[in-house]
This record gives sequence, structure tokens and C-alpha cells, in this order.
Amino acid sequence: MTTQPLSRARIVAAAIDLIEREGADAVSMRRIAAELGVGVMSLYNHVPNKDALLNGVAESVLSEIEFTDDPDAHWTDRVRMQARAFRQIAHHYPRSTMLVVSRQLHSNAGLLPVERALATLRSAGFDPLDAVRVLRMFIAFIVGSLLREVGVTPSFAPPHQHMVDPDAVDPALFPEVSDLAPLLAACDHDAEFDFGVELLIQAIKALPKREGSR
Amino acid sequence: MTTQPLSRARIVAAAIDLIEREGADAVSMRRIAAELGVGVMSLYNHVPNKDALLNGVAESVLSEIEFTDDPDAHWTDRVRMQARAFRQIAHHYPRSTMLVVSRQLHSNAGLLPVERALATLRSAGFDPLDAVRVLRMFIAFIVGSLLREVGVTPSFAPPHQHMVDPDAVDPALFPEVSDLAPLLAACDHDAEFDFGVELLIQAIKALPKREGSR
DNA sequence: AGGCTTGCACGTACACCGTACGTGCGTCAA
DNA sequence: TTGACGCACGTACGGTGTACGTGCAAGCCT
Repeated sequence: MTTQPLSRARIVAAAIDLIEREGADAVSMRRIAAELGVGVMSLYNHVPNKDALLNGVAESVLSEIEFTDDPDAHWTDRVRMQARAFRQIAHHYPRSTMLVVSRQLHSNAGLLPVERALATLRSAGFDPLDAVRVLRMFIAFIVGSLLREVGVTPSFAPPHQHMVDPDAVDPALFPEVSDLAPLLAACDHDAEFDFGVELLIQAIKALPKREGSR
Repeated sequence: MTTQPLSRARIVAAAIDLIEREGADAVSMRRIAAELGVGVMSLYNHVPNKDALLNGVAESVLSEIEFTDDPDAHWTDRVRMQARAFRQIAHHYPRSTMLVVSRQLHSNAGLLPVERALATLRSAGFDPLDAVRVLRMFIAFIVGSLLREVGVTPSFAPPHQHMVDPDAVDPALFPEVSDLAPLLAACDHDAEFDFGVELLIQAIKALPKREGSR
């Protein structure tokens, strides 16, 4: 049973595995090498440096988005689907997601989702400017949402995570926060995400079209 | 001229200064100590560890948000103002902003903005659940937007930053991206942010109210 | 006043990090 | 056969966070 030859893909895979198991802080070249049963410097034959490796991780995660895009569906349904597909990989690789969103990619790895989204929006009749703006709006919302979700659940550690500790807030200083503490403490991420997606869809549906319809 | 005594506040201030001048990667305990003309380990008399220090940075930046909230203004104007105030500190501390958004605070430092936002929304007649949801929606949008802005401008380095290199995309694979490349390449962050804020305001204005009016 | 505690600045030391550089071995080309 | 080349690997250097011990100054209790 001869071990596979080292390769960029195997290194990236090991890095993702390590990140998901022990968190992004646990990632080091030595650790990855050990994981692969290999000398540290051997990694550098396939990856120029650690930063490039992490970019590789981000690209790899991003490329695993599964689009089951039905061109016949209504554009609102297609938008819903694409937003959910994006969120799904974040749930599959929660700790790596932080890397994906906090590191802007200069490569074309993340271009396919953009392409699909633009095609959907343009087929819905949005002119180029609005299509790009709406896309950016969605990306901002999704990234912000995922950041909260994975940030609050770095390792699924606390079963009942709380973004606000109800007992630690002074009702005199923060009456509203104190009043709504139970609502702020719990967060149904699924419901919150769906609420946001629907709100955005309704909003852009009401957007005045400057061009042809359909 | 006797030098001030060391204190947590002075350490945090030095850290922020260093981050803004040389980037988050330049931050190390040794570097900060040198900046303050102080031994490395002296820092640990005021800060338990580096992570706590960075939390301090985030809290400090967050606490500098200036709310000029006019309770008599229409709630839509107040929401606009609060969103802009949030974005303004991000422009004042661009490199530190990444820390603020990527690190979830367990402290109450970020509670004042939340309190103000909730008060505004509740005075606009939203019931508790909707108020919290709308707030979370706004936060997600703002965080996502700021992440793109500061990510694309880590040091205001390239005057014409491009999120998509028009020459590097294959028109056969990505027809839409290729077609809209000029629009994707440039990004007027101010306009983009305002577009998003207005879109959200319109959307939540149309939200069915379950409770009292006003 | 004398002794004791406490707070704080600091140096040393350790484990770990990314990676530049050199070395040796296997395979393929000429 | 010989040379070049690709690739695994060890060593070494300068950096990191921080545990631990030391010494000095100020305040407090007899």
C-alpha cells in the first residue's frame, strides 16, 4: 500500500480537514505535514506559501457549491435556491467559511456563483446596473449572515449560544435590549436567513425596471 | 516629563494605532511593547492575553460610534443615520474594522448601537419579533458591506481596485460576468451602501405590522 | 518605625511558527 | 552513460505568545 504522491489537492484537503476538526488556529504547515505523514518542507514543492494554501482552501470550499439551477423556474425561486446553496456549504464547512468570507479571492474560483446569479437577475429583466447592485446586496447579506452564524458557533460548542447575556445587561441603561433579551438571546438561524431572503426578494421585486420586462 | 503609567487603555490605543499604520499582521505583543517603550511582559499586567487585547481593540472601535440620534425625526431617517454612523467608524479605522466584524464580542460594548436601533424600530411600530429580525437583517447587510469595502481596500493600496479582472475571465465560460465586467470591476461603495440601505428601508416599510401603528 | 503584602515592570526561557537554503535520491532525456 | 530535473526532507534563523521568577516601590497594619 504505497502512499499517494503529495499534491496540492491533497494538501488543501488535509488543511480543510484540520480546520474543521480543530479550528483555523490549529492550522500550521508543520501540523498539516504531520497529518499527511510527510516532511514540512515537502509542502512547499506544491504550494508557494501558507497564504496561498489558505486561498486554496477558500477556493476549494467555494467550488463545492452545488447549484441545481432550474432555468424554467421563476426567478424568485432561482434566487432563493442560489442563496440557500451558498449557505449550505457554510454549514458543511463551518470553520472554513470564516476563511472564505474574510479573504477576498483574486482568482476566478468564486466566479461561477456570480455568473449564475447575474444570469438569473438579467433574465428577470433587471438592467446591468441593477443586476450588479442587487447581486452585491445579496452577497453582503449572505456574508454578514454566515459570519454571525459561524461566529456564534465556532465549534458548535455551546448548545445554547447567546449573543446577549440577559443577566448581564443593566435595564436602566439598555431598556430595549433588556426588554427583548429573550428574543436576542435565541437565534433561529434558518428562520432568520429565510426572513432576510424573502425580504430582499420582495424588495427587489418592487424595484422599478428601467428597461424591457420579463 | 515622566511617562504615563501603563494601562489597558494605553495598550489598546497603541494597538489600534499600530493596526491602522501597518496592518493587523504587524500586531505582536513585542511590537506594541516597543511602541510604548516598555518591556513585553509588562503588558500582561494589564491584559490577560493577546486575544483579549484584540477584543479590547474591537470594543474600543465600536464604542467610538457617534450617534446623533434625533428622536423627533422620522424613523426612516433615524435608521439611515444609524446605518451611516456605523459605516463611518469603519472608514475611520479601516484595518481595525476587520477585527470588529470577524470577532464576535461577548461583552456589552456593542450594546448601545443595538439599544438605539431597537428603540427606533419599536417606536416605528414594529413588534418585538420583527424589530429583532429587522435589526439582524441590517447588521448582516452592514457587516457584509463593510467586509467587502475594507477587504478590497486593505490599505487603500490600489486606487482602482478591481474585484474582477476583466481580462482574466473567459467569455465562453462566464458570458454574463464577461459582459458586465466593467460594472463589476468598479464599485462606488458609497452609492452601493446607500442603495442597500434604501432598499432595506423600503422593504421593511412594506412589512405588515402585527401590532399598534405609528 | 518595622515588617509584610501587594502591584507592577522586566528578563529569561520554551515551544511553536513560516520559510530560505542545501542535500540526496529517483526517474526520465539525450 | 550522463546529465538534468523533480521532489522529499533536514537544518537553521528570526519571529511569535506567554509561563515563570525576580526586584523594586508604595501602602497598610501593628
